[in-house]
Amino acid sequence: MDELTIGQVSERTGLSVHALRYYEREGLLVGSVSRSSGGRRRYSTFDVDWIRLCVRFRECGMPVTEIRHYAELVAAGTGNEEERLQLLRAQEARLKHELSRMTECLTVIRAKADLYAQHVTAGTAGSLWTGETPACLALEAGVQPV
Amino acid sequence: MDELTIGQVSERTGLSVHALRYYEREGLLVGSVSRSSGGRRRYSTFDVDWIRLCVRFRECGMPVTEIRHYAELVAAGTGNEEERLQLLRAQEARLKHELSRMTECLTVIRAKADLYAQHVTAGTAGSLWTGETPACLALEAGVQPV
DNA sequence: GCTTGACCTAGAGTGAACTCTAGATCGTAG
DNA sequence: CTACGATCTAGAGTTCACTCTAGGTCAAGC
Repeated sequence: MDELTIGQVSERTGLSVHALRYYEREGLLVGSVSRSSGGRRRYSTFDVDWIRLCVRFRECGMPVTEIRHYAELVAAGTGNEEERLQLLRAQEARLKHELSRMTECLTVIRAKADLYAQHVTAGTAGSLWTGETPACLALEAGVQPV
Repeated sequence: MDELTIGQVSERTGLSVHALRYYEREGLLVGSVSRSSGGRRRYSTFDVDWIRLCVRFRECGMPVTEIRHYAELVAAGTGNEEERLQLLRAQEARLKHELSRMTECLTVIRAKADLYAQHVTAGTAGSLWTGETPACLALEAGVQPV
């Protein structure tokens, strides 16, 4: 139970077996996965946890090359903690940036959707949608509150 | 001033001129941009606002094909507001999902970074980093609070 | 022993979203 | 009139992160 096959790890992490082999090839894992006598991969609990961390990193937009860099630092052992910290902080900063951009987008989309909802429930007779420069277009392009 | 060149629009939207032409080719703009007598694009204020909206959509992960769909609905004129609303709501839902996933990642990264920061300021003599199964590795793979 | 399904490697293919190139044209400044 | 920088089109190239293929190996059940 500390020795999972690639298929089991695929189920547990949500990555395809192809992706798991790809991650290993690309050096995203700390060292390489151990093998059975027949040459099949046997993943340890640590491996699986690490892969889950990689999935997290990827989900938040961290590029593969940077995860590899981090994995290399971890593989190198103690002594480079400052560098790991820097990497983490950099990713944290980027993520915060990204989050605020996305929140802005959400605000815009919500504003537009709410206006549409209002219009749809009010029926097509609404005066908003007639006239020379239809407010429809203003609504489309103009509503950018943030 | 209601008639900008592609270079000016590039400056104002942050998209490259290549990307602007690409967006038009791909049908992301409502109709097509008007042209000068010599065949150069002349962007109206509406065009620019619309492009900014497209940038927002792209920033929040909306695929190009879906933006095209939305643009087609807008180009088709009134009568399909429900469908536009559905598209917007779908994007809103996906965005909320994405936001919560990213917030989770941020939590994980912060937790790891804070532990590292603690270690780094405490100096390498910390007992955390010695022993048979170094806590270093536990820290790497195990810290997944969310 | 045979079948079957999960696994192996190396390497080619895919889709998305640009990005760049080549070769031509436009239009303004000198 | 000429030079030059911005623009034009069509289409090829790039990057990223996988995903798939071909041709073979391993191991459990019948």
